Amino acid sequence: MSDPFDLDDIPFEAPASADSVPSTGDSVPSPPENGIPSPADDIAPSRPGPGGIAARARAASSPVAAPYLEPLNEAQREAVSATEGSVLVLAGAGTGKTRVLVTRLAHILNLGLASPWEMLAVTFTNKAAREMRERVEELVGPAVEGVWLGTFHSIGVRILRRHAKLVGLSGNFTIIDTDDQIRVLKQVMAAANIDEKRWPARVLASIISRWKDRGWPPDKVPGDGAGEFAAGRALEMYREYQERLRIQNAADFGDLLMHCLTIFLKHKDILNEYREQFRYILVDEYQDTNVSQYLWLRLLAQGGRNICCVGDDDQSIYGWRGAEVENILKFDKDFPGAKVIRLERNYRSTPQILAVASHLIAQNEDRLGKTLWTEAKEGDKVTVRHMWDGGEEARVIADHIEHTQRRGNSLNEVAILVRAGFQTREFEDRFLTIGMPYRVIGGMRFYERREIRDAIAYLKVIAQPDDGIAFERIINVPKRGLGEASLQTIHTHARAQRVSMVRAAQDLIATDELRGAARRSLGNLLESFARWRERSEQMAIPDLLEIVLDESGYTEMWQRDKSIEAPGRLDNLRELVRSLADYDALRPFLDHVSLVMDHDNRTEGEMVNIMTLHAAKGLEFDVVFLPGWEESLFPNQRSLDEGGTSALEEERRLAHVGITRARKQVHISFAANRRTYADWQNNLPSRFIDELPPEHIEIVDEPGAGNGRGFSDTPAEFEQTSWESPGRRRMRENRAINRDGQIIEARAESIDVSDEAGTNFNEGDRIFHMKFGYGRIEAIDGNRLEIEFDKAGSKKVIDSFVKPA
DNA sequence: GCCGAGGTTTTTTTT
DNA sequence: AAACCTCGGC
Repeated sequence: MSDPFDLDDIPFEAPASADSVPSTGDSVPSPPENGIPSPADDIAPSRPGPGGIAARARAASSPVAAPYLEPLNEAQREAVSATEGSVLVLAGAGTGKTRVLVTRLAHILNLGLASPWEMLAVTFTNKAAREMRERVEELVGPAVEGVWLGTFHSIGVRILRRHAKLVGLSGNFTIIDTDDQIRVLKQVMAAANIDEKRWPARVLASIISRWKDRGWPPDKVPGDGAGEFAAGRALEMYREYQERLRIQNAADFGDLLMHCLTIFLKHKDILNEYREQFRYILVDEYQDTNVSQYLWLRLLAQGGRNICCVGDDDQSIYGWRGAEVENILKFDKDFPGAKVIRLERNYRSTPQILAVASHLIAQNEDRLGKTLWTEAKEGDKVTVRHMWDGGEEARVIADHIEHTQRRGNSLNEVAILVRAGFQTREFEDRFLTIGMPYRVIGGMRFYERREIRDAIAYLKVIAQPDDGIAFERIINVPKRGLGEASLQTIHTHARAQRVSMVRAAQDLIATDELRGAARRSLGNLLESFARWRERSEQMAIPDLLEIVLDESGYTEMWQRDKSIEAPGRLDNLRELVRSLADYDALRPFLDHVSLVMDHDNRTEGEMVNIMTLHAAKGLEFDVVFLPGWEESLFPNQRSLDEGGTSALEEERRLAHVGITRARKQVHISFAANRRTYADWQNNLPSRFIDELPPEHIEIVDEPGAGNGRGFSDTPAEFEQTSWESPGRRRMRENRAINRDGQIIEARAESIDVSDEAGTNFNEGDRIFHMKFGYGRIEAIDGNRLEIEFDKAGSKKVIDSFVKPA
């Protein structure tokens, strides 16, 4: 979007710290013992590691060219300075990986080796992209705007929008998420008469996603890849699914990369354009790349580009999503002459924490092997606690956090990292009861709420008329008398004619296929969309959404709703309108929603952080709690069932990621009893606990020793705690009691149906129609037929509903 | 086409 | 236990 306007270098300011830290070695004012920030810390990780002083002293005695190189250690500096060729940086947890990436990027710009837009920096998650952007900006200022910096997917979109036509899409294609993906697959499967009970659409969705992760379009899926699913019809479904997406001008996550690959491979000139543009490529979290991303990178980097990949095989935790650790293991084969640099000095954690993490991860067979070390002084042992049940676990941890807080520590520096999302419940309940502020990171996301998705669906149809997926979502929301039957009719036509839903709807309102009321209502809706679309070009987006929500009756629907959550939903809608103010066009906003998912709910203030282990990657905290270390939960049984040994290793890496998030303290716990669905289940401690080095851990509660904190473990006590939390959400499903179906009078005839589609029928033909029976064609207008039915009289119908008699 | 009753599923991790 | 889905009666 913010493409360079001309070929001049966008001027950028020298790093802020460069002004204030003269490279002549002007002595740093009083060593920053315990975190008095020195100017150089602006570019250092949030904590000056204990080694910072030494590093600074060394730099002071032997001045180097660029001041931002000073705080780096030997290996880091090498990784930054080796700008040419292929470089793989194996960076263990807490070794300053992001700092290296960021500094390297700034360094290349600073030396004038490349202009901002000639640099491609890809990350895996949005969080990483955001952090990298912020930190690069600190160093190079606004020049960061020019850099192609983002997730694989967002960069993919940017490229794909330019060349969409080459894969049968138009430049404003819609991006669909997993939910929509499953919805489309359900339709495709239903049309093919596949029993959805026996072959769930979500399974097919993941099969297809894995194919896409490997960069396989339907015609490249290996012959034997069809597999068991639906008696070997998975590939057929894949093909049909892709076709439905194309017709609706939509792409799913996998397509964003796969289509790029297709374009690159088929159009060498385009590939060359990008190859020439991206003179320097940086890749974060390389261990998480899948084959498709790997190919994408390799295509771009071939022919002497300079590529630097940073990663840690011990932190590969996305195998279930198609990531191939292989990519990092075979890097030097793919990029001959690659330089491999190891970062092993850890600046984050205490020796105890590192020892525990290293000892655990050493049990994995498949790893390159790294030895993390630190100069940090001794800290606390890692604690391991045995709890009676999940409730006690939450109570004990909450108490512990209160103590920590009273000793003057920030709640923001405390994190609870869980294996699976549902585990946050117990902590939320407890924190609500005792009034402890907390934030759940990556939980129920703003854009996943029903009302938000509905509102966005309206916007999507406005922005992209062929988006039948969005159209279907809101065609009868609020209720306008367009139920299952009408929808089915539209579907049938859309499928038969291979046109989008909206197009099918347009065709149909000129006929008698739909009943009077439905037909009027549909006409009205389409007319509204045309009107909104027109207005969308002239007005600010927040205003547009407000008008849409108002005129569609959507706001009113929730105003009339008497359920407890209705007011909250209205609030959310207002919030959505407000957040639209940051965008000047619909498309960038919709892309943001599809790709970035997380809304600006980075709530400020003192709060405990709760999140999954996956969400915690790349973050660090003083104190980390790791609850739920029980067999079947962690390592997760489902994982094990699916992936066997390699899955177990991935679980172990997850544990390793969890432990290495901590700077000062790690508290591991497991509960003997945990409730699943309805009843209780008792679990054994996780095997990972046995894999911890005994000399560095402290077992706080001996199994069976009771909990020693004034609680008795009589059942009555636990019953009490369950009704003790009045703040628990009581989600009652109050269906809207919307009597009148919101049908507004409209003249369906006023909609212009211009179609060029001809028909195979001739005037006078005898035909059969499912609903109206036999009849004779009286007149033909494009694909619309006027038929005199034997029983039903004269009707206008569409040819796809008619068979020769 | 709407609504309630009754049955089924839910808990892996995310772009 | 609660949310979600399906089916049958209105």
